[in-house]
Amino acid sequence: MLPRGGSVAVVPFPLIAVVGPTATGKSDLALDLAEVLRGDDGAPTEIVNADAYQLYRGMDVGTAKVPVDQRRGIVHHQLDVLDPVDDASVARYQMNARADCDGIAGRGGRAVIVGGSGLYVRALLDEMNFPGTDASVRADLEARVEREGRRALHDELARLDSAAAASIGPHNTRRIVRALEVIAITGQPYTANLPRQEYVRPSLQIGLDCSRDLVDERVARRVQRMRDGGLVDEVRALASPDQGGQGAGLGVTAARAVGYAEILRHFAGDCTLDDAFEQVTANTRRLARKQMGWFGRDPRVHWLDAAAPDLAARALALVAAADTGNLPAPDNGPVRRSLGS
RNA sequence: GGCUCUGUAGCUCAGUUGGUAGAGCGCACGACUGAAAAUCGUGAGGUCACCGGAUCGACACCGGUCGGAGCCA
Repeated sequence: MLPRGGSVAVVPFPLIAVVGPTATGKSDLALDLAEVLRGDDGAPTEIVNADAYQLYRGMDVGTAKVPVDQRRGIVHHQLDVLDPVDDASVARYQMNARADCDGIAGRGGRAVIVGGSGLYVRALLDEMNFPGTDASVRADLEARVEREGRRALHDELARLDSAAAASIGPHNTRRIVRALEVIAITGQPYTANLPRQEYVRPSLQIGLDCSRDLVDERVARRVQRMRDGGLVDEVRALASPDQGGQGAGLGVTAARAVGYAEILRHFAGDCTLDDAFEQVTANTRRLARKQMGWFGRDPRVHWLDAAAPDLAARALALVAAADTGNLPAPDNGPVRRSLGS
């Protein structure tokens, strides 16, 4: 689908990504930007989700997914593309989300990426190649963990790729297995093709900065809204009878989601509903702090005060600068300090 | 009122013949390429309720004070 006789197949606009901790208003800002920005010949802007859990169909209230009737007619991608019983995969996300960006560019439009999953944002924007997976190799490695113990596999990793073994550590079973899988598949050390902090295409990351106190406050309000908005019913509808619900079930990935794991524990009789929601709030705050850390470490992010009344205008100014190639390097000194406060 | 149990890190608790303390969780910081809201690493927190006694030396033994829990009246 090439616009104007197929002469402009290459991306003319930088990718815009709105990142930052949860509950700071990323979705709203993305909508504001998408409403105003236009591509070639007025082509509309489309939104690409980069939140690992909003990929799941039916996980709406607990992931604060923007409801369809509030999307202002803007096309969204990478929402509701997985079933809750399915396991997630960054690699598959990367492929699909990049395809979405290509499609948008092909229509002459521009893409706004929104999401708080650091790895997913990087997989989409950065130079990152996933060496594939092999079910039988993996099954074999997992069986060996059972039989020989993680220690033995870590020793083997140390022999094959000592740098990887040192940085992964002897207790991180998940990543030891994956590293050995990659070595088996590629015949190269795991560390041979590590990701680089290098954009695949010109990109602008806009971070929403917010003090801890404010985030905590917004999280508390958001969780209350989720409770009022029917989170318990949502989890019951998704969970399998085994899990105390009436649905097809939440898989390994989905069942770990903040807001879902705690309610499932309540269904299992491990705590009261009030306790469960208290946990949801605490865990969401922790998540926010983790996200601040992840994005705060990326020196390429341009931070804006999430509470600024003219937030959208400031963001648009950044976009305009990026479009004309006049974007200054981020001045992250003072802004990033408030992330840790 | 009597009897029994109990008071150790922010929380739940370990602490073995008496040699001034540990774990899990939480918190802080960090790593992180196929579950990433995952997984893993490092660190900071304690006048061991209080007062006194015996002892070279007490979180541990003895006495008392205060605070919890339970049972009997």
